[in-house]
Amino acid sequence: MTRRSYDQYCGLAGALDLVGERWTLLIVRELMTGPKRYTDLADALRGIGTSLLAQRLAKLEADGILVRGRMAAPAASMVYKLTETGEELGRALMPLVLWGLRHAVPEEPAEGVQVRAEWSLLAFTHSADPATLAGIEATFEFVVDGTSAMLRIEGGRASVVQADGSTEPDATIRIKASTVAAVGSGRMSVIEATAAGRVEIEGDPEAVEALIVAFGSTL
Amino acid sequence: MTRRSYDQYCGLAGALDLVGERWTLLIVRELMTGPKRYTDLADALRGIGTSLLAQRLAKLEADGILVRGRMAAPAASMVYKLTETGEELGRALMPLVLWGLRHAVPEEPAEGVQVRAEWSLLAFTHSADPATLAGIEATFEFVVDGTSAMLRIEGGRASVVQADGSTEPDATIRIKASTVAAVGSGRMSVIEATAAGRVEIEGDPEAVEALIVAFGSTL
DNA sequence: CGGAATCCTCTTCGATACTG
DNA sequence: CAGTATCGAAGAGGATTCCG
Repeated sequence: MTRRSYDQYCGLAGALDLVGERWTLLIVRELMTGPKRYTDLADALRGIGTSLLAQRLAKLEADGILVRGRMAAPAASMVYKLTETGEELGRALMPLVLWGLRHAVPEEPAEGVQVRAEWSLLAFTHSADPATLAGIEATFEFVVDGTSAMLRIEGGRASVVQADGSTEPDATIRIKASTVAAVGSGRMSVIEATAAGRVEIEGDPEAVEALIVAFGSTL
Repeated sequence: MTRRSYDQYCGLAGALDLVGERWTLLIVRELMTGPKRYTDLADALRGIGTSLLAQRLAKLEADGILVRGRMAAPAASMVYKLTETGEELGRALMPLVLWGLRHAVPEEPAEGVQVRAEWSLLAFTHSADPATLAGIEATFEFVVDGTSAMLRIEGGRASVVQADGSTEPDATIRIKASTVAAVGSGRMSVIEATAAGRVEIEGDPEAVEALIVAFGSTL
């Protein structure tokens, strides 16, 4: 294991020495939406190859970016979860996510490209003003191209969580990945998307109204 | 050229498809401090290999992140410079730079590790409050472990520029790379570093005072 | 079934040498 | 100065196998 390094005394070079290798930042992205098992990761990161995933996880653990833990009682299996350092890295990646959305992601997902609601929603966790979010406490289920994820707003912060059957959302929103991308990248406002009938809403109208206000004001 | 892609409809994955390969973000970092020639880049990016550098530059140009241009009259040579998209990418990288400084860069540069004043100063361009910077218009030369770069403050923004002989700084500051890193990462305040005699200052005391206030208040 | 190690092939990287 | 050509070494991807 000849740890390849840029050998530069620089924050960016140091960061890339730790997390610049192929797949590594995508593993971090997966864990930004909550702890995951090995197979959850392998499933989301199509093409990674089981061996490389194990290697990356071991290195991330050694570098203090994630920890390995055991799940609660019944499903006594291993989970990977970000440390505080890892969470901080996740927050530092958000501007890059938005840049990618504006400049690297096509309007429509190409044939054969993987789509996940979790990834689409990532753009929203840092693009609303905390002051506007304060006061809202609600959970929204987004169904994006057949996949589903929850956007949880609480304590002035929005976060993406995995859609497990256990939590009941206040509202369910059906929307195409391309519409989420258009809104997240600033090409279209929430208001415009709604007006254009590109958003299908079901559930508590009051919660939805708050959501639109929160994100409509910044997007 | 079998463009390897993650094939995921996600801002981060898209960004990494464009700029996630080895050396690519470091090339962007180099250009964040102004246009550079091929040999300037090859010199700063020790170990890259001339062939790979050429390949990366061609791809970055094709993707609209940089443009190739010709320098002014006498030195009729080629320069590479960021497009607006590239500049935006540079700004999106700043949180990652700071994360790296806090979690990936050792207190002291290890033996054989490259040190450049430009890299050290990068941490400061986004860590002062614009309101505090407003009103300052000055140029500071930092001499860091034998290398030199300018921090230019103007219009409420701080930026790193290359130290060419042509501009005369208002003050010159001699400081070790490890001290810059300690301050940039928040482990030490500007005030502490100055009090500890780790900063050697020469030049206009008024400008230096303003600098310390601007960065002392946030760090 | 979750969590890997092994093996093999292919791609990418790094270094040196060479050219307009 | 600004690259191209080449080649051995390292890394990635896919399939298969193994273990608890």
